[in-house]
Amino acid sequence: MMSESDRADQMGDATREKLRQFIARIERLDAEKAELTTDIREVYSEVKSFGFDTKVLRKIISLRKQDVNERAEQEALLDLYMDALED
Amino acid sequence: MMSESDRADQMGDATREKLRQFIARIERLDAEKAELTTDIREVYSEVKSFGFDTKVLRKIISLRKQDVNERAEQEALLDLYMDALED
Amino acid sequence: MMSESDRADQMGDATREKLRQFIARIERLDAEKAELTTDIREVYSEVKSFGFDTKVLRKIISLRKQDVNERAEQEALLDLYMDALED
Amino acid sequence: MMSESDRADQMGDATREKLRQFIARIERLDAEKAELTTDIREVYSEVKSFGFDTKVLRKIISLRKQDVNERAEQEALLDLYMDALED
DNA sequence: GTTTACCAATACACGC
DNA sequence: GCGTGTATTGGTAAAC
Repeated sequence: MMSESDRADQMGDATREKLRQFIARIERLDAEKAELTTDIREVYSEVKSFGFDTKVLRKIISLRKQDVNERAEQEALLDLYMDALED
Repeated sequence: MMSESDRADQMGDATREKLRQFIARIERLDAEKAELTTDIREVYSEVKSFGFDTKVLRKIISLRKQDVNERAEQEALLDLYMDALED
Repeated sequence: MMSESDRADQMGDATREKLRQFIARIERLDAEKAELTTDIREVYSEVKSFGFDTKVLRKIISLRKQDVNERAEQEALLDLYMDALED
Repeated sequence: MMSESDRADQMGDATREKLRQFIARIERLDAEKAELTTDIREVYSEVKSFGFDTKVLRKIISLRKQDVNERAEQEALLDLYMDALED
């Protein structure tokens, strides 16, 4: 039979504990993320009940997000130009 | 020139306001979700710095999630049986 | 020893041949794709030799592509509106 | 109003033209690459229609590619030896 | 070797 | 409820 100490040969107790902590942190964050996904789904349900077309609304929100990203990238490009001009 | 009332012909002010609120709520939740995504990525960075293999860790968490799902299904099945027995 | 006919028990000769053809076609296309990847890398090398900042150029090309996609999505949203108004 | 010559202060016409050419070449190659991606996807669709498991086929092709890479390494090693023998 | 970008695979939402 | 189409996620490859 394999004892606790044998297992420890492969990975120190401190390391094992650290691994457990990492897993716990990630799973906690994943759970919070899943909750938000549920919340969002519920809002879309409300939207539908209210009579709005969810597909259209999803597209609108998607486009608004793209616009924000686009602006951020334009900024990034500007920064790149600035950096390039410093040489 | 197009007046405010012309716009209102297409969609009532109250409806427009409601739509804005829905968009605001969803975008707020999306933003929180994005933050969590960032947080998770940062934890994985720590994991890597610590010397763990992130690919393996991702696999572990994925497997544990599957187990959780299976357990949830078992629970659901149990509830079904319990309900059936109450009839 | 396993004969040819034994193998054929598992997959008909015609089917085996068909499989080989699919693999050949895909690998041919993959090879062409890899060549293009090489070609593109070479152009970026030229770009660098010429004195342009490749990072900037990559960003520019990325933004141009996004603009095209963005326009396509705007069209899609318009189509959604049209569909919604038909009701 | 800003004249053509003002623009030229920042980047010579020849340089601008060169830049346009680089962008055109890269975008042309990108487009061809995208076509091949589409072609490959279509072949996989055929594969599926034919009754093969695409996931398995992808794995097969991936393994064959690895073998090719290994063979390429062998070739490179051989070249190294050949060069060494010429000295 | 780190990070980013792409691509396939899965999960989810909607309409029939 | 099923099948389609879309959004997210996970894995892979390339760039710096």
